[in-house]
Amino acid sequence: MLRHTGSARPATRPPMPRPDKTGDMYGLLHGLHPEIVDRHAKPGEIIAHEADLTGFFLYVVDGWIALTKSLEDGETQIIDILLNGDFALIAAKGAPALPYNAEALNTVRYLTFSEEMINGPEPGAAELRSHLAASVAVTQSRTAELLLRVGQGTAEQRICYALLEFYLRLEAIGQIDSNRFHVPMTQKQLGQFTGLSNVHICRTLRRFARNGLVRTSDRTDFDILDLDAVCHMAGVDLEALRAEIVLKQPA
Amino acid sequence: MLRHTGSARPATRPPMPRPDKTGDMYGLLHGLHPEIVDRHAKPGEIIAHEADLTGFFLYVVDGWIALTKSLEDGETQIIDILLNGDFALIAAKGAPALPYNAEALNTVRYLTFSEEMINGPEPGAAELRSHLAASVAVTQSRTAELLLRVGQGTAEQRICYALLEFYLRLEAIGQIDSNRFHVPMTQKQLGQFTGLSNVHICRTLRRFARNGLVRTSDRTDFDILDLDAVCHMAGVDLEALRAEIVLKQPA
DNA sequence: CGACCTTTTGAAACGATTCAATACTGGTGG
DNA sequence: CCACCAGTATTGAATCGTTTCAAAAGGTCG
Repeated sequence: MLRHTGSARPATRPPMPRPDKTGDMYGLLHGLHPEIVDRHAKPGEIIAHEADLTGFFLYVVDGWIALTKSLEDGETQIIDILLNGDFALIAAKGAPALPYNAEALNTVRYLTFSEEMINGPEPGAAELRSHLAASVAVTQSRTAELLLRVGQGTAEQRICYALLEFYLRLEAIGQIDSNRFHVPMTQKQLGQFTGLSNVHICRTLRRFARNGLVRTSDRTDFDILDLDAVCHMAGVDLEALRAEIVLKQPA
Repeated sequence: MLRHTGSARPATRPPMPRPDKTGDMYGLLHGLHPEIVDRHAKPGEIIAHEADLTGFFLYVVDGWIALTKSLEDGETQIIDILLNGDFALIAAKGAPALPYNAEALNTVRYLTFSEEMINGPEPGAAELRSHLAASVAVTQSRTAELLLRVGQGTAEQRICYALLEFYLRLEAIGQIDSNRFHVPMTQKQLGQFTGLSNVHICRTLRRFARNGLVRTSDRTDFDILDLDAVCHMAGVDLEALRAEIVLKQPA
C-alpha cells in the first residue's frame, strides 16, 4: 500500500500510480491547473463541512468518501458514497446553501477545485465539465435508488441493495476479486447508509451468513456467495442497475 | 381556474397566462423552438415511463408532477415533486438507464424537449442550460433532505418535513395564502413520499390537528397553525432549507 | 496494561404496518 | 333522480419489524 507522502507537489502528472480505469480526469485537471495539490484524509476525517460557504468540487483519486447529512439530534444519513474517479459538487453556485458533509471512510487521496477553474474554453475543461455533469447525474440516480429502498424496503432489501451497489461500483474500478470485496465501513456506518440501527445491521448480516447469502470476514470483507439470491432480495436487475448507477469510464 | 384549452399552438409566446415568478424559461424555450407544444396530463396519468429509452427534459408550466421509482413488488417511492417552473432530466445522456416515472398529481401543463434542442450557442440556450443545471442541483438537494428524514426520522419528522417542503416551494410560486396551501396528493401518495403507510399518514395528520400543529380540510388543504413547532419537529431551519431546496427564480 | 470502539447476542419496548370495518366522496349509468 | 361503484379517509385491534437497552467478547492503539 503506497500511500501518504507529503502533500503538495506542482506537477502535470500524478505523483504516484493512479488506480486503473479512472479515466484521465486527474491528468486533465493537472493539465489545466498544475497548482492543484493532492490532499489526503484519514478515516473519520471531515473533508468538507456544511459551514463552508464557497462551493467547491471534489475529485476522488483513491479511497472511500461518504457524503452525509445530519438531523439536529445528531442522527446522520449517508447520502452517497464516492469512490475512485468520482466527482462531487459539495456546494452548488446556483443552489447555494447547506449541502453535505464529506467524511473519509478510509485513507483517501483527493483533489478539490472551484467552478471557475474548469469554466474555461479549453478542450480539457469542456471534457471535465461533461464528465462532472455525468458524475452528478449518477449520484442523483444512486440517491434515488437508495431512497426507494430506504423508503419502501425491508432491512434485508436495503442491505442487499447496498452490497450490490458497492459490488457494481467496485467492479468498475477493478476492486472485485471473484465476488469478494472490501467495504471500509463499520456496521454503524452501514446503518447510516441504509437507515437502520447498527444492531440490526449486525443481526441481518449474520442471518445472511447463516443462509449462505453473504459471508463477512475481518469486519469489512464481504463475499457474495449467492449473487442471484442477493439481487432478487434487493429487487435489483444487475445489468440495469449497473447502467444506472455506475459512472461510465471516459475513453 | 383557466386550464385545458386545445393542446398545440406554434407560438413564441405562451398561449395562456403563465403563473407569476416562474421566470421566462417558457418564453426562452419557445423562442428557440416554436414547434414545442404545450402538453397536458390529468391526475394519475403517467408522463414518462422508464421504458422510454431516449432521455428527455420536462418543464412544468403549471401543476404537480411526481417523479417516482418502484420496487418489483409494486411498492412506489416518490423521489421528488415538480412544481411550476421546475425542470427535470427524465433520462440522462451520459447515464442512460432506468430513471424515474413521472406521474401527474393534478391537471398539469408541461413541455418536453431533448438535450439537442438546447445544445446550441444561442444566448437563450445557454441561459436555459444554466437554469436547468440549477434545477437538477436543487432536485438533488431535495432528494437528499428527504432521504435524511426517511432514513433517520420518525413519522412525525417526515411528515412535517414534507409539509415544509411544500410550504416553501409553493411560497416561491405565490401559492401560499397565510400559511394555507393546497397539496393535490392522497394520503397514500403522501405515504409514498415519506415512506409511510397511508394509514399512518392519516393517524399522524389527525394527531397534528388535535395538537394544533396543522389542520387539514377538504382532504388536500393544509393550514400550518404553528409554523415554529412544525419546523422544530422536522428539524428544519426554514431560511436554510429555503436556500437549499427552492430554485432561485431567474432575473 | 487500560481506554475505547466495534461486534455480537438476548430481552424488552416501541413505532409503524396490516387487517378489518365503517363512513365519506365523486363519478357513472339506469 | 337515485343506486351503485371505486377510491379515499378514519379508527380500532392485533401483529410485526426494528430499535433500544444491556452485557459480554474481540480488536486496536497509545
